[in-house]
Amino acid sequence: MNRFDESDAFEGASLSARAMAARPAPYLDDLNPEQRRAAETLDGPVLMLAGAGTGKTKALTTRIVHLMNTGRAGPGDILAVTFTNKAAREMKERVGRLLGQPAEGMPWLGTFHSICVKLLRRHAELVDLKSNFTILDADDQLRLLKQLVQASGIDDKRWPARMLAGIIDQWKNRAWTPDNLPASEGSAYDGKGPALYHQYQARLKELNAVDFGDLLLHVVTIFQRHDDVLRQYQRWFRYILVDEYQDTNVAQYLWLRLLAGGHKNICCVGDDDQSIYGWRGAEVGNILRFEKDFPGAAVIRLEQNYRSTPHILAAASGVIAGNRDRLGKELWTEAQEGEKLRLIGHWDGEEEARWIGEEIDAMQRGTRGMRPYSLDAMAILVRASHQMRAFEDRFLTIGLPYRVIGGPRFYERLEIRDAMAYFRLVVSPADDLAFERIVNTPKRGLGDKAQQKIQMTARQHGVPLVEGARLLLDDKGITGKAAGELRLLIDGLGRWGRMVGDADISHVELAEMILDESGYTGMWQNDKTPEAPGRLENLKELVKALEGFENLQGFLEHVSLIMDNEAGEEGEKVTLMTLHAAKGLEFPAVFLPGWEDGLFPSQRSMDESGVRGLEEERRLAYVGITRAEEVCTISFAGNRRVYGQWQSQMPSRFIDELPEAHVDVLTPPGLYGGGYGAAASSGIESRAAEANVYNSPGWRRLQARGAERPLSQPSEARHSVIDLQAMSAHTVGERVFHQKFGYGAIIAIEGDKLEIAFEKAGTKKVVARFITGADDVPF
DNA sequence: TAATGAACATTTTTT
DNA sequence: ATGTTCATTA
Repeated sequence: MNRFDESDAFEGASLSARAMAARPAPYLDDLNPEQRRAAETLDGPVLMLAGAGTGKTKALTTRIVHLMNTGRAGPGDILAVTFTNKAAREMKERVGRLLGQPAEGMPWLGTFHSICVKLLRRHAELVDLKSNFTILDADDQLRLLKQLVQASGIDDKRWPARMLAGIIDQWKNRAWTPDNLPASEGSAYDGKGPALYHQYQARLKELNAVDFGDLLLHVVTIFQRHDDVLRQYQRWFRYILVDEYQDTNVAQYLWLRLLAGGHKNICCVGDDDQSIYGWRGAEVGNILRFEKDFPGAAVIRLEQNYRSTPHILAAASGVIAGNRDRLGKELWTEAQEGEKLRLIGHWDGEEEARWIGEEIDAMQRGTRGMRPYSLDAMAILVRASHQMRAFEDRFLTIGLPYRVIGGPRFYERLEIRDAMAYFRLVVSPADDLAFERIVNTPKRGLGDKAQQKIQMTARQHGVPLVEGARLLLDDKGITGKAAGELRLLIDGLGRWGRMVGDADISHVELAEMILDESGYTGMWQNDKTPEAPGRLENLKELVKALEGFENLQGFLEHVSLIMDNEAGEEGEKVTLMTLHAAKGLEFPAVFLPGWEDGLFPSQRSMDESGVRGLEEERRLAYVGITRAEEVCTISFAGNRRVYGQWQSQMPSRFIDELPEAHVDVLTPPGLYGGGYGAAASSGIESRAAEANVYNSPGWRRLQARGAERPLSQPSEARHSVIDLQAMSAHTVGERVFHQKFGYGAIIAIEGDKLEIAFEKAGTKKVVARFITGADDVPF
């Protein structure tokens, strides 16, 4: 084995020398020495430890180009794996740019999952599947598990199916099939976990379906059981590259180790300090262990940072230094000093939101002694998504445009999934899960009882549910209004199904027809809740997305894996998202609110995972700080309403860990000691603000600018033109519609602010331009 | 069967 | 506080 490795490496080296002499490689000149080494060390295992903002994608893409340019590999011989479609897209694009032509021919550059789908479709029969298997998402998965749980007579109160789904996911992350589940797991889910796992997998096989975890797991199983297949791919993928290695789980690790087992030409890129998906099965251990797994690996550290100022980097380093078990990295930069981190405490969460809103407005206008920042240049990164509400409420009232990243993805939304279920059922009438989803959506009077009858009939005859329903109708098993509706649905499905291949009608028109004739569109048109117009809008978008595909089948095939719909929102907006969603992004100015013990670091994380959990939270803090290019503002609130209860909490322990020399302590304007005093009484003086705030640089700066009114009126100046129109556009008593709060009636008008009694959301003051007349709701 | 209210839980979520 | 899910009613 050793000998093989050596000779292999030797041969590679000589090849490299030859090839490089033959072809110039000007693209290498753009790299710093470490990046260059990472791009040039082509043979054997390489671990690229790339800190935040150190140009890892540049190194990685250059490496790919260099592999091709030296003649070591063609585009089809390189396996390059990412976690997200976005990352894959970006890599493809950048390789293309380096090559000076579109990188069309890299069929094996993609996400773990998309690559596994390709492999699994080729070898499906080796795990008892047909190659046209369907991919279930979390929703289908849960419904399936619910059925099994119910059938097994478990008290699903105490043992919710959602929990079983979580357990099974973790098992799959660890590459444990039902047959090689360790004995230690026997007690999971009231001791029924292993048996249910068995049943679940069996049921999936019956349905010719897989879940996300299976995509990896089945391929690993195939590789383990069929040496010939494995060896074929080992030869095929001559060079392997892995992005975000710190986020790989055990199954992905095994998958990689199997594929790299022969030549060991594997280059893993990652940053142990940015491992924040442990709770999803990611194993930091994979990256920490790399040198043991691949003896003789070249370890290359990318430490020169091109993103942030020295203050920001120093603060980030100070925080992350609290973690043990690091591979160790120290970021440095040639950038100008810039601003220190800004730290500010507030009385409560609402004040924090108010202050940040005002600060964003001030920074936008450049009245903070810094350059002006556009709204697009600023982001608020929160630990938990529920923190976003305070900001949304505040921004809506002051009229600050914002965009939320994350939340339910387009294809996960209720109406989209319903519509998709209709399409699925039309294309494949045997899709029972889809049938169950839409039999009674819109309401057709087919409740539990009727559905059970359908189930029974179908099972007795051993046919899919649609067929069962038809038989039941013929036998008069269902009567009255429900029967008529069901007949209508079944006939419709048949009719639409026959039109699938029809040349006279495009698949887009067909989709529209399905949604209309099934009554699905009508259901939302008659719905008066505030969400309904948005849902109709989404359905329109779905139909539009169809245009990009040849036919319905093709669309359905692709959608299951492409869950990222970056709704390209136009217009300047502040970005609001979770810290997790922010990984890989950067902004000139970043706000990090909610740094309080219990919230961040999250209590739950610490309770459940102890020191390991705390360290992951600390890495999250590190990720947050390193998102900032120029200005990073951290804040905390002394009091916060948590699930409706007021709670006081201490500033985050991570605040203590910020090196003082790189932090300015600001004081909330207008409240002098007020906001701070409250925090002080809960322990702040012994903590971060060791320095008396009145002596702090931030305070002095504030005084020096005494003339400036810190509490600005954000919206008026900017929107005055619009406001004039707005003022004349509304009258007291008018019924209006608001994107977030729904329908309501105007109680009072004060300038551009309208006081509105909303039907669902209570009375709020809202800026006029966020209001439309109740009658011209979109759609 | 659909509508109502009580009980409940409530981090992060690349595919 | 709020949204969801379940069980009970009409």
